[in-house]
Amino acid sequence: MGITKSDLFTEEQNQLAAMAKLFSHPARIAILQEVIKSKSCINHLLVQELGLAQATISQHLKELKSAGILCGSVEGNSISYCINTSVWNTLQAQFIQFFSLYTETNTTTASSSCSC
Amino acid sequence: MGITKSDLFTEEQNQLAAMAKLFSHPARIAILQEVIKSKSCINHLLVQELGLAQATISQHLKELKSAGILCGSVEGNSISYCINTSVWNTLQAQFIQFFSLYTETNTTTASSSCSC
DNA sequence: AAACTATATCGTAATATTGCGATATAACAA
DNA sequence: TTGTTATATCGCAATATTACGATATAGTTT
Repeated sequence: MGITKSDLFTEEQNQLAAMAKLFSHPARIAILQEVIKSKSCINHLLVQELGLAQATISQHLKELKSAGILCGSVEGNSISYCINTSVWNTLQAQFIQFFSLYTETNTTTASSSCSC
Repeated sequence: MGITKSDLFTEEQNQLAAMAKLFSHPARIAILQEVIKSKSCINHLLVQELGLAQATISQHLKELKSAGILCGSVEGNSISYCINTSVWNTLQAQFIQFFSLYTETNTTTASSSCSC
């Protein structure tokens, strides 16, 4: 049973997990970094950069697109991808909020210290 | 071929992806939130809370433990888990750094605006 | 039109993940 | 000791992910 039991968890937990899954493959990290660095990011250039097959890159791009973090505009016969700023900022905010869960309780109450 | 080609990517990219994978399942998110909330987090209480089988919870705990983010100390015949502060802070810093990649280029050069 | 370039999608194979019953181990309680 | 409680691990089944060749589609070039 490789199926995640999403109904057991809150909407917030499922969403954060889904976002994290976007970043859970080094190719997608690399693609995002490349888009950020080179402004316009093109599939066939990524194929050269990353060393994965064109179909594989296209598949990773599709996941990032369908999550809304990337969007592409036609540029001649190629497609230029860029970051969707508002989605990016939302993701960032939600990760920061999650991490702050522990930082806060740690600094204010110092309750969670462990001996390991 | 369900195998990730780690050798194509940098150590940094592989590490960030591995960390994100930790957060890519709602049960692991829920476990971490529960550990933070209740200070001492115990397997059989999680079983009641989350509704997953004991073996499944144990498996998720193992992944979080082997990544170093959780550590457990024996407490009678049960085990109390807690967050490893330094690992948590490291993860937080690396995610923040990754997100800042785009925030910075966006605010300083406004180069990556897209029309979609 | 014909050749070329670029991207997306289909189909498939290999591997990974998720989930749980069954069982082993260890600590506690009677 | 015997029974109870708690956790870890083994083994397996179901599903998901990763990767890529082949092919379809669309724009550019000659």
